[in-house]
Amino acid sequence: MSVQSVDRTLDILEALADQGGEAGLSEIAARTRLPYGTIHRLLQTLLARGYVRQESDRRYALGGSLVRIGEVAERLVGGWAEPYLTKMVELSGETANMAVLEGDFVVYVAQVPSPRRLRMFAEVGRRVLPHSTAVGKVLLADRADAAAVFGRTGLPRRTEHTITNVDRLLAELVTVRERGYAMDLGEEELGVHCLAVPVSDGDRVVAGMSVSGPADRISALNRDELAQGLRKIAHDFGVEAFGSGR
Amino acid sequence: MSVQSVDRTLDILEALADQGGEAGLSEIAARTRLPYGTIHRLLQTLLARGYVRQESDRRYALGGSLVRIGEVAERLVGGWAEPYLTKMVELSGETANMAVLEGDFVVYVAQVPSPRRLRMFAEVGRRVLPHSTAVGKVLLADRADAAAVFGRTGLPRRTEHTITNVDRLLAELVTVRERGYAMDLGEEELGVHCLAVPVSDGDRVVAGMSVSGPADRISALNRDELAQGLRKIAHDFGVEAFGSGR
DNA sequence: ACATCCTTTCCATAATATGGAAAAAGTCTT
DNA sequence: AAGACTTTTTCCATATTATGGAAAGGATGT
Repeated sequence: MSVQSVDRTLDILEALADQGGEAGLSEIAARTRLPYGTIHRLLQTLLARGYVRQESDRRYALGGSLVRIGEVAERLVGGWAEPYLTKMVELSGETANMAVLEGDFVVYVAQVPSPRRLRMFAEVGRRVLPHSTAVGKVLLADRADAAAVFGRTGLPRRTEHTITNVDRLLAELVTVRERGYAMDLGEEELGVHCLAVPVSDGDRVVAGMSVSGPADRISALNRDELAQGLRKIAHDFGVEAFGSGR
Repeated sequence: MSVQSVDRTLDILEALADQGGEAGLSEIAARTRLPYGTIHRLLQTLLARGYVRQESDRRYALGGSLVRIGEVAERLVGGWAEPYLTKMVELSGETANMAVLEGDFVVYVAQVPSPRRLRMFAEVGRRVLPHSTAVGKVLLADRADAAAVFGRTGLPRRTEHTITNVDRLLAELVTVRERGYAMDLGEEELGVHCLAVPVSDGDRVVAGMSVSGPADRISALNRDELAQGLRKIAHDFGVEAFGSGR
């Protein structure tokens, strides 16, 4: 049996995170169904320690104390991903990556390179726009505000294959959602293909995992079969890293 | 008055973060002075929601659910930094940046550019090694494991001014700690000087803020006076973003 | 100045979190 | 394989806290 007030506090933090990090007390109440007095008291505890802060308009926001703990956690998660990425390399023969969204950008947070001499390399920490990458599509396919993200980032042409029409791209995201994986067919870099699958925490997509390599080698693989194997691995990782959800 | 079990849960999360993200129950007990039964119950609550996970050797680790909340919080903090960075630009006339450590790397997370036509620019998201940057020195000056970090990253020469001798660099960090600011005198890029100050959450240095520009313009400024002004701004920001500590 | 909506405070009490002891599990040594 | 030791997990009586509805306070709009 869990500790009720801790559960409730996590509910409040997640309610804030779900609303972009900031919300009023009554908005939190609407999402968590908790009484105002209870929310207020729990928020005061978080406030005292910097986990939450209060804006001048009395709205609450996630606070800086979460950043440090989040960063420590992220380093650990990156480490846990490696055995799973290794399995993806074994399955496909190609370099495997994990990426997350940071703001409007895709950031690579873990990688296991292919043993082949000709291999893809994406520097861990590298940031790219989501529209022309397979992991970007996987991440945005789960987001209601994908159109807004594309509005902010634009859809700059990286290669002749880059999808630069927003309607076509949004339609592509529908396809990604339906079939459970995304492709990058030379959209980010000529001659490079990439297949990505989502990592879920049970509620939402929190990361993407992908394999990438030369176009002809990726094309030679059975795409749906590969996707299915990658999805299984990604699911197992999601359970380990993020719990089975609630 | 705060909610005791929430305070205790935060104590536990911070104890884990302080130990690199992983610890046994008795290690957490040593740090938090809480009874084993209490810690266990609170950990089970966090476990159920993915905020903590248990390794196969029964040790506990920070879990993936913290990553998402930490990322939302980081975006907000970056936004709050901008008014303070703006003040730094007004004070110095030069571009102001904020950076954090992610693993062994310095990452720029916020920037306000100088209005001057000749100005420094560091892409938000860019990662650099800490040894040759002012913010890197400020961040590592607070770290007991700075020597280990340098051991892992190496001290690659970026310019003829780069400090590549580890003893000299560690001595430099002592100086940084003593005087409260760090300098980059063309160590990362020829002709560019940089002055950085720490941002503290009350306990430890969580970020660095800096101003940088052409060497002659930075040299023409009164260094100690500038540092004092920047430290005040950074302190004010630390209070806003991270609370006054506990 | 008033109405409305949102936030904060208060406090009686229902309900929970507590924590010491015992049980269980894992590791190390012989 | 068995015993010693250390760490973790479970249990449950009860002390103590967290609760939440009502009232008070604050901000906004007219």
